[in-house]
Amino acid sequence: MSVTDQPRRRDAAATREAILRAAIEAFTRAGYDGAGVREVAAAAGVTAMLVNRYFGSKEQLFAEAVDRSFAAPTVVGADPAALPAQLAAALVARTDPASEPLNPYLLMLRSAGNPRAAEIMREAIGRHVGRRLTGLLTGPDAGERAELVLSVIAGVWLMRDVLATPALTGADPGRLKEHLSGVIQALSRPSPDPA
Amino acid sequence: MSVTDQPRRRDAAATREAILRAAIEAFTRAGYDGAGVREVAAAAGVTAMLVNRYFGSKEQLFAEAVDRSFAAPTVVGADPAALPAQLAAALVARTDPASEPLNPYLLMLRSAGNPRAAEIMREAIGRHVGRRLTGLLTGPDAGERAELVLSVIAGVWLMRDVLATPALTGADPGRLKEHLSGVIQALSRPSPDPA
DNA sequence: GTCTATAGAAAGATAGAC
DNA sequence: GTCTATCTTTCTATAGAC
Repeated sequence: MSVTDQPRRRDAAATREAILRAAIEAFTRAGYDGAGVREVAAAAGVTAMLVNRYFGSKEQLFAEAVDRSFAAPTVVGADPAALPAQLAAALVARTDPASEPLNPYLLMLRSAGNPRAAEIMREAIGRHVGRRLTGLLTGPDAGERAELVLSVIAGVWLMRDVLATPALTGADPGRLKEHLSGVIQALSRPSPDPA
Repeated sequence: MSVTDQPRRRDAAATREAILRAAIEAFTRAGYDGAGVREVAAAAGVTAMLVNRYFGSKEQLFAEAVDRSFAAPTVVGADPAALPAQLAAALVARTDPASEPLNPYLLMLRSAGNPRAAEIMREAIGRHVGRRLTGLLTGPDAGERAELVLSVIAGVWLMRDVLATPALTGADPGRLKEHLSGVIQALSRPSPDPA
């Protein structure tokens, strides 16, 4: 049997990568508490022992999975001027229950119940998506408006995809996009109109 | 020993009520997966067996806890005209990490990772807060705008209280209220301005 | 009406062989 | 580099005594 006979047999880096991918999938689908180390191991084609060998513990595995998942942009583009319309459209498309099930917001919402997972995710938000979005906004309170935009994204993802409430899953996508575009626009301005 | 010697000894209704109160507290603090039947029982001063005797299973106990928790209004008032400012003020006050830790949104956010819990909560939202808020809004798409408002509430609660991100916990409450008031206002109108 | 005791399953983590 | 086997804990749920 050659070394290329089986995928990544006796290849530490490839095995580690396979475990990490399986972990992202499992944590996104079932959350921190709902995903087991055995389950991740089986999906990666290894035993549970190897997971702890490479990552130390379930908690550290989760931390790496979160960091990887949060590193790439999801619904926020690069153009500040087009932000409201573009973000609203992407949000409506990706929160459809039939959409791609692998994204950082599902991972976040399904793991938020665990206190340790919440800490890990708070730090990852500050390092990745929070920083990215803050850079797109202008004004003195850009940081807090950026996190309010994140709140809206997470909230819509919760109601429309995780809880799947009828009024949002059945809503017309175009009208939904209009409403959300208005919301994001209200948060793009540095100072709101004081009533 | 008289029958009033100890609180609710041999009083089925009072014992049941004590268990339900303890369950709401535990599920709100730790979520569906994080709260154990033993823990609930101990807080109510009974054994774990009684919990299942009165409620059948952990899942049914959770269903009753959710229904009770979602039944009363939290941040949405009775006056439609004052909705944006009043809701924004209440939301900022109650999502402060030092605020009262017993509310339906924390219960919801910390339990959303469990699929069965998500179903139970979806139904409770339709029965209680979704119906209440829909009644306050006018226009043909009131139902979907009501759930968008709920999305904003839940999202802010997640970021500011559950995850406790620095930019939101450290933000000036007055300015936060202004921003959120603008967001709610954008969702109060039946049809948004098309770009 | 409430208890003790326990069944039965599943979790995270580790020891030690090859 | 990866395995089998197991330790220890924790969970929900139930049987049966008083």
